[in-house]
Amino acid sequence: MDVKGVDAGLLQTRYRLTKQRAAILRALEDGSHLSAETIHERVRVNLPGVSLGTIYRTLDILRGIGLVQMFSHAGTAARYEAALDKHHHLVCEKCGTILNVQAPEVASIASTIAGAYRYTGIDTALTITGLCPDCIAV
Amino acid sequence: MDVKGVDAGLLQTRYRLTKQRAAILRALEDGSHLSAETIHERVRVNLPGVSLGTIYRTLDILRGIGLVQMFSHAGTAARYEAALDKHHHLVCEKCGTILNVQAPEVASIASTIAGAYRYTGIDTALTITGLCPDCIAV
DNA sequence: CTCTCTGCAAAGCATTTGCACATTG
DNA sequence: CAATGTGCAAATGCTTTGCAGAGAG
Repeated sequence: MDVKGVDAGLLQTRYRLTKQRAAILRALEDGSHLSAETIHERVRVNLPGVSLGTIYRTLDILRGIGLVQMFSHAGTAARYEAALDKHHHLVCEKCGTILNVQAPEVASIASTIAGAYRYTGIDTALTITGLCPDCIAV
Repeated sequence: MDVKGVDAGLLQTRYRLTKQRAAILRALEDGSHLSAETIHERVRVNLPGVSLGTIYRTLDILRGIGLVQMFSHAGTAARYEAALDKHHHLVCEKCGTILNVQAPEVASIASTIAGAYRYTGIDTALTITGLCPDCIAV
């Protein structure tokens, strides 16, 4: 039941490492941006009885611990992904594809702005939306 | 029924300028970031019969025309604001206050990234979340 | 053996929609 | 007057929650 060391994070907390939680972490291992629904489907392949409620509850906990990041844009269902590195999102508004992109400069711009307003403990999310090459063609 | 020329936008389309639509535009005039619910309350002060369904339908249309911008972060209800200038958002995750902030550099960073992936017609949304000075104090 | 998790099903919001009537241009 | 817009209320998604039994440590 090894989830590439990710569950080490769980073990260091008061939370138990159940097979449901391990499966959810494993479903996110490939770095994709999944909806709760999709995670549910993936998890059920190996663990048929899991309920959607458990998916949501678990994602919430994992988010609290910092193992999972959540994001959503303009009225779409929330997407969840493993919190691997800092990155931003490039979203195709037609087909919904989400790419991770790096933009290290943004963090310092954001922290300058936040500082000017004396906001602390900040987090930065840049979402670029547009049409991907495949969707332009259509 | 003048909405500072904003409704000129409506008139140039196939859409009618009804009193409900004018009132909704007027509710957004002060530049705040309102939820559909709040807009509903504001509009009902002068136009008691308006339904929430109409608020949503209208906001959708106004967004399509480009008069209104929508944004939301992490599982909160969508916020709507008049599309005046390009700006980004600084959100207090405790009290929910939303400030508009300028970050002109971000647009060019975003367009460089989008270009590298051959995405076109892009739009950029930077959301900085953290604790505002008032909420740190508590 | 205790405390935490889970499944289930119901509840809760935010948002959308079908329909018959009202209004705009 | 024709076409679009509106109120109402029901329907839809996504997400959360209460509870009683199952499972982890």
